[in-house]
Amino acid sequence: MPAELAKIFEPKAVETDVYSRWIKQRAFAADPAAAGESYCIVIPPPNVTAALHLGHALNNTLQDVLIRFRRMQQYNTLWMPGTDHAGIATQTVVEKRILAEEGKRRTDFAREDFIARVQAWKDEYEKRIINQLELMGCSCDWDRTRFTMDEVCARAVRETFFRLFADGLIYRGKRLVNWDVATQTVLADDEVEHETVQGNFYYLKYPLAHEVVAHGMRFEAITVATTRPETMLGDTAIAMNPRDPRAAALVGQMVRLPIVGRLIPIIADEHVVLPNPESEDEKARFSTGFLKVTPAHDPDDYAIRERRNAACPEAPIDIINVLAPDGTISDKHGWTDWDTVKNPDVENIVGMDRFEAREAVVEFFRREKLLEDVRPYTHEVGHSYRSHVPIEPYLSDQWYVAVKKPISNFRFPISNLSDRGLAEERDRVTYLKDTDVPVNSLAGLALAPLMDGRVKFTPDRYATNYRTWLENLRDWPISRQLWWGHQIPVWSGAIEKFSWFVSSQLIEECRHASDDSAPVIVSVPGRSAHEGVNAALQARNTVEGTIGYLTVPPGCEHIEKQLEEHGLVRDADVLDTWFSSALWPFSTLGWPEQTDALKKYYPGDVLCTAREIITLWVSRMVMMGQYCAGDIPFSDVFIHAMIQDGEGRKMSKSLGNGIDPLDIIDSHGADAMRFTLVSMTTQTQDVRMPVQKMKLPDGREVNSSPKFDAGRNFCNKLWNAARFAMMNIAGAPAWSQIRPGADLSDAWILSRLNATIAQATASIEAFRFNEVADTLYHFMWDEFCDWYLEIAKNRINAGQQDPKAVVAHCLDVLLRLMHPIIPFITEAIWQNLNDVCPVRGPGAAEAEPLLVRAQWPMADSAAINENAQQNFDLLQEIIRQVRNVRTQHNVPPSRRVDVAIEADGHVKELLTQNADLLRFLAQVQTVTFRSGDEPAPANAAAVVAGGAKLYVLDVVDAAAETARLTKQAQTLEKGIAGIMGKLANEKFVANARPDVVAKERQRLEQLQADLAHVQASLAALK
RNA sequence: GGGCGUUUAGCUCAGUUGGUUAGAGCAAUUCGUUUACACCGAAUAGGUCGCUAGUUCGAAUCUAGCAACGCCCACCA
Repeated sequence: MPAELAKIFEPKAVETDVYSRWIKQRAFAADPAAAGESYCIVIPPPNVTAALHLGHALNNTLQDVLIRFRRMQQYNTLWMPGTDHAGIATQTVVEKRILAEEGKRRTDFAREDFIARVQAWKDEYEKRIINQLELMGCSCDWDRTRFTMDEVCARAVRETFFRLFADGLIYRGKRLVNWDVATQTVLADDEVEHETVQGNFYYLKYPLAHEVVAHGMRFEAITVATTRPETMLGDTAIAMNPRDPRAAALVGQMVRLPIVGRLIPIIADEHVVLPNPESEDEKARFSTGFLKVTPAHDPDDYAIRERRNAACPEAPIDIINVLAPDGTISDKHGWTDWDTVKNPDVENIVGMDRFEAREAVVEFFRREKLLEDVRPYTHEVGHSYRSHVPIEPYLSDQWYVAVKKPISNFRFPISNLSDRGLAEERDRVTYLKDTDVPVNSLAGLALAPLMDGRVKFTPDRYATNYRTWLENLRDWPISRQLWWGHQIPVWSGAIEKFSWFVSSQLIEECRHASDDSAPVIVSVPGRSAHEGVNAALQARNTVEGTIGYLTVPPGCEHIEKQLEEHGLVRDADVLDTWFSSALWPFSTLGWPEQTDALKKYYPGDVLCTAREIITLWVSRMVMMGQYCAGDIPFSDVFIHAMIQDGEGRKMSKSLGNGIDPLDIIDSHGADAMRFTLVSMTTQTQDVRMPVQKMKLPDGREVNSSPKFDAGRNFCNKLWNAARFAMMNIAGAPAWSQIRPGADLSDAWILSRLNATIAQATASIEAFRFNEVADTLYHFMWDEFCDWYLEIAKNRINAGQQDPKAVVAHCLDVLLRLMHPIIPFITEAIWQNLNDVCPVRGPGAAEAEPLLVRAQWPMADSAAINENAQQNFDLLQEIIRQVRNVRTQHNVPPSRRVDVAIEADGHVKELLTQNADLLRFLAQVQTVTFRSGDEPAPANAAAVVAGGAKLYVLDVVDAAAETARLTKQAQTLEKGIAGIMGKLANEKFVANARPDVVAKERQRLEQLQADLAHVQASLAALK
């Protein structure tokens, strides 16, 4: 690197070089055996679906700021990197690409072949992502890079699945699920997006099987209201509220379902909304009082059926599924009475898409004069977050994790929350206070650390999201009908096929492998709990052909092979992506092995992420961290803003308003990008970044934002300040040879420097990132460059040596303070500074060879000098006013002016000692002092501040001077009037804090004195 | 429907427990290439802090109501 820096900072010239220097020196490598308290951050693993966007740049910059800060504070740091396989998202992307490029569908491939294709995509994108992170300057320990589907993580997934199964927390459930007909997979509740849709309420008449005459009323038909007419094909009952006056006559009657001709009963259910056209409740206004019950296609109806069948088992309501997984009407997926109801009208509809069928059904009712009305209706409809098609409630077999089931014999101690009033016992179960969440359930394990304060959110309002979600949590469906993911380790088959296994040695082997007394698990549907070997033996006595399920611990591949040889079949589905993501904080460290890394770095410290995955991911990490590793995965959760474009829209590919971090690194440099992002990180939930087109040198037109110019300008300013400093500080005296408090400007800048250290440190610790950036920006630019360096320049030219040492020290500290935000440029400058001035500041030793490992500065409270700051403030005010006079009077910058000063006591002394500052900074030739008794000099402009009066001599523009002074007088009068008003108010004087009143009085005095000076000068002008 | 957030200069945003004349960056105006930096320097201009009411000696800040915009959550009759 050249001894003298280039005139303009060229990021490209230093970034690669600096980064490879860090890698060579293994600056990011975590050593569990090394000294130092641990500090660990795990990266939110980016999805391998695509390259990183600006949100990732923000997210990872903040993590890097934190980890670099703590590394400099000499913590034993680990930033764990890696990527996420992102099941649905990645599979969808790859499927789309293969379809577009080769015209092939997933089902045209064998499973292994398709997975290989996705794997190839993953390999490519993982490489790109890691390369992007490196270009951003991220200081991850790359040797530890993990992938949610690699061997180490897969082992943790298998172990966790086994434990959950063994603890009876995984079960097979027939449930109505959120079915995405496009991707043909089930979605968790939180993967469903609700969108407002303009739809219709259709009023359909169903004829009664027999006319009813009762209580003076005559009924031939009833009318139901529905937004999804096509589901009527699966209606198996009509429900009405028992309080409905018509109920007495109609409940128990039968209805003949149009089109299908099925006879279905009218039943009573209290949840049916009574019709009321006047009601505030929209449902009551639209209701007819009769609710069609379609248990296979509506969760409400499913619940009605369960209630009814529990209460009335002798006459159960059927459940009939009329949809195929692809969303077409089908008689092949659980249309149980097809043979008895089939007729040309129904057969005509079978095979239609659900929306086509909707029209066909409505048309049938219209033709048969059974369509009573169609009313427009705006309502919320669930859509797939992935395919964006409306979700279909669909009856399906899925694996679930029971989240509120108490875990008996939980393997880790559970902290006693009752003593602290955070838990209470009801019916022999301990629940978290004011919830139905048992302390020893998975949800309880996640919620307790928030309640007892072990996990803290910043900003804290996000804790509410986390809490409400867990309090209302329902069981977690974990199976996904995909190929890309962790295949579910469950083998199933008719129960009699298990007998050889139960009596074989393999069971013992499994027990051994599980490192636990928990045996192989066999569970049988119909039993809520899974049971062990004994249950399996019992289960042999159950009906032949009953399906049993079995899982084995990790590391028993030979057993898995034998299971398959004996005709047991492995579940084709894979686990929900979040299942492996939930284990990320410890699976990456080698859990369940008790590795050195796990022992040293778990629990970690901070999780830094966006608010959208607080529930999906953050809560599950806490849950599984507690369940698997026996402790919380991190103590702080920092939630940063989401970046939007200038109009407040999300940045997205489809809108074309996204900004590619690599383009910004190309055009502005990684440091500039980082600085801008950090300075935008306030505590709000969104930040806007106006997007503008930008032309790159290679001719490409890309999105950028003027916001990044601020970061680039800042880096350039720092670069030049450092360049200038290093031209001047060679041969700086040792700190012990100077008197850093003797000169006002030295005392002032050192005071400001130490205040800045304290402020920056406190701000990072509190995650107030924008405050860190603002503090450093202000100190570096407005104080160090604009004032101190200008002064030092002149003093050094005048032969003074002290400023050299002070400049070197300030630059040294500034580089340290800025390193976490702008690591490349600071490291590059550091290398030069070490050449020019290896020993600097109060320490006598040579500076650390690498800034990345240098010590974070400590504020020296003794250097903080209120007096120097006040005095310097006054000098700044006077200098600004002299400059203002020069501008107002059109004094050419090259012309030096003379000033005559009227001042007394302390101010006079201050101005006498620091007259040089006026000369250096306001282009003043001579400074003289005069008495107030002398007549005011002619052709002079007057400057009034802090009780002093300065005449700038021989600047002749009476009109300009009058205007200037009049304006100043007005400002002063306004201030005086304000204060006088306050002081005239007895209540203010009586009630306000005495120091506030005293301050006002003092200020009034000052303003009045200044006003008197100004008025005197004005009078003299006339 | 429930919850949360935002509203301050033309634009993007700060403003920590209520207390000087409400700040910054960008943009704007005027001047300037004096050997660190024109990705710069100096100076200037620009705001009844969304609206209304209240608490207080004092409100951008606290309370209530209203409005606009946005986000999250909620079983589509």
